Amino acid sequence: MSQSLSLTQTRYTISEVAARTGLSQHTLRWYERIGLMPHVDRSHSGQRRFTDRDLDWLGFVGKLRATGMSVADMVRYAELVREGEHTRGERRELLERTRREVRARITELTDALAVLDYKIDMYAGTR
Amino acid sequence: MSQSLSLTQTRYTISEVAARTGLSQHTLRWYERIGLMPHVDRSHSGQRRFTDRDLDWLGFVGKLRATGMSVADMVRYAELVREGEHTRGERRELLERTRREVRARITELTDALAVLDYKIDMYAGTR
DNA sequence: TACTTGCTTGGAGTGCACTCAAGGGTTTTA
DNA sequence: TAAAACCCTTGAGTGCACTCCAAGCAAGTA
Repeated sequence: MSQSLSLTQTRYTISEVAARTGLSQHTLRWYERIGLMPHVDRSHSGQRRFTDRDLDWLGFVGKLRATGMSVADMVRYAELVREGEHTRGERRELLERTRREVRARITELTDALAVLDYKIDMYAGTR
Repeated sequence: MSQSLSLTQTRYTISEVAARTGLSQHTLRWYERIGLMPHVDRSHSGQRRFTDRDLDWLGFVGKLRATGMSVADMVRYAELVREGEHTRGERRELLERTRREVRARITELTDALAVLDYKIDMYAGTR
């Protein structure tokens, strides 16, 4: 079950990661600073070298962000992951709460969309 | 087609409007200051007296806010309404742009919801 | 080697949408 | 009528999520 060691493990600079994720370099450094990223590996001269694992994590964080979850909650989730397996229950709760909020938000947006449709119809035929 | 004059027109104080709309008194005053509300009628001593018309407008603004429209765009819409009938086209465009953004947001949230469902399933059975 | 580009840090600054404070006048209730 | 509750204005403060700055070190290219 142990991960195989790879001598050709790809490592990305911060600018590469910024380009891939759409996040700014500033935001990537900030994420690490506030604990939203595990500490990123460094080159001999101290520059960040991101792994594919980091990229996966950023992808998931991007999804959490897309849900509208606050940065504070995302940091909390990241802490729970670092703390290990015994936090699985709490992680699930956090995700379930977020899911409820997302569902409520979708309902709210759908309602607002109906009002928008109605109003736009009232403007129909206006040039 | 003229509106009939009513001697019993209901007028609401700011605290009544806050209670009805869920907005704070601060926010109501701020909305007026920035031009998101037409100027609200005043009592002889200068206190705000909101009408049912104001309440309707706040209801619509609430819907716009629920779409995630920025305050700046809502103010723009309010300006267009004040400018009269010749702005109907631009108002419709603003609403249509908002509609496109809402639809995109719903899609994004739905995608994120799928990821959340998947992750939560992975935590299933954890106590 | 000189130059350009990229990366580092800590801390300051930005934009948004409120939210509150201070100091004072007004209205309602006991 | 006096206390309590409510309302007014201007201007400052808050929380969030970035975003930028300064000063300096490192890496790649002509």
